[in-house]
Amino acid sequence: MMVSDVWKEYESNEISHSVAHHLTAIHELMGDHGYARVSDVARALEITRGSASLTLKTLKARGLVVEDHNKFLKLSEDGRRIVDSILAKRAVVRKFLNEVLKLDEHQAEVDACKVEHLLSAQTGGQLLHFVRFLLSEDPTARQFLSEFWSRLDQDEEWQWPVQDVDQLFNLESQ
Amino acid sequence: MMVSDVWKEYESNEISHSVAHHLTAIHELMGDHGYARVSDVARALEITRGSASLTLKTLKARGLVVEDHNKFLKLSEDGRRIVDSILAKRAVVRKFLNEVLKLDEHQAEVDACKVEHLLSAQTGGQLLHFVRFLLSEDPTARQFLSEFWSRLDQDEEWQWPVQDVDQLFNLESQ
DNA sequence: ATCAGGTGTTTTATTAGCAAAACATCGGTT
DNA sequence: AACCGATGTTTTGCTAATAAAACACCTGAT
Repeated sequence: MMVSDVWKEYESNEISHSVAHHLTAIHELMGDHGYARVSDVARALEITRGSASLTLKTLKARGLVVEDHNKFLKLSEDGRRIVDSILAKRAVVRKFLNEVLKLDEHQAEVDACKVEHLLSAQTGGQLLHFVRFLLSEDPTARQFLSEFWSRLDQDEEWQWPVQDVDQLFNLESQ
Repeated sequence: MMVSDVWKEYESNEISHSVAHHLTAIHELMGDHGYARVSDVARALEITRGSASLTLKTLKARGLVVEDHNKFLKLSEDGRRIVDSILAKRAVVRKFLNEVLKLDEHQAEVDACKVEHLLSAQTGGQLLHFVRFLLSEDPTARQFLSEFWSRLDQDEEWQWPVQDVDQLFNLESQ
């Protein structure tokens, strides 16, 4: 597959990183304090009120955010659905990175936050299946994980990045 | 951990999606045709020569791309290192999504392309360890995968996104 | 009633990344 | 020599996302 066929899909994503966090900020503010105003979102994201005002205006125009008679914001049905899917993907990725790959919590949080809005629904769903089985009580999963982790402890000398991509997976002998 | 502490790291990433693909385009053109000019990069990425010229000017200024006496481009040492790490991460993610999670090749390619430049070196390295063991001849890994795949075939009725993130992983009973 | 502080908006400017169009240059053909 | 096509650059303009600053509004304290 040619890269040129694919790489522009990045910008075609309907939800940018910034939009994802404006929406999730509203969601969390509603849960924490019962309401969300422009200033609250700006404080949560550590941007100026002016910037938040402009971005939120576009989100109202896109029908993802609705405004009270008193300038109180909340998510629309569509906005809520988007936030749900983003938070679910973030949770799955974070859990996988932290509890399976054993990356520290901060790194797991940062990387999950970066990719959460980019993963397709299909990818998120499959990853959820995978992580749930992997971390379940199933003896096969248990045995696999403990075997994987024991090997992790052994080879700490690995060099990343590598020079030859083609041979990344040709080292079955570990 | 507060989201506000983390989300701005997205923009602080030194390599944007666009830059990543300008660099990898040069790398692939060198391999395929032995040289890479501004127009070649523009054609490969399907953008105008003018756009490519401007972006590549910044990459020369950043020392990632060097220019021949005859306007021929190549990667610097730093540029090459960046491309290596990006291609390695892309390969690992693609293989995981396609060969483990069984997503179709196009979806795997698209999602890998979206996140390749965002993953930390640590995350990429751990994922490589994981995928290599998972797809190795090790009987524990084989058994785990076949068990996972057999379960995948069963529940095709899964609904994504979910409404309650907290209960994503509380369904150990599948 | 005035004033301070918090709130929301608008305007101006910046950066990254693109397109479009104009311009200059170089090389080979006729 | 003139032309044509490909190449590279620059200028202008666009959108998204930010900051900064000015402005308007509202509310509560004095």
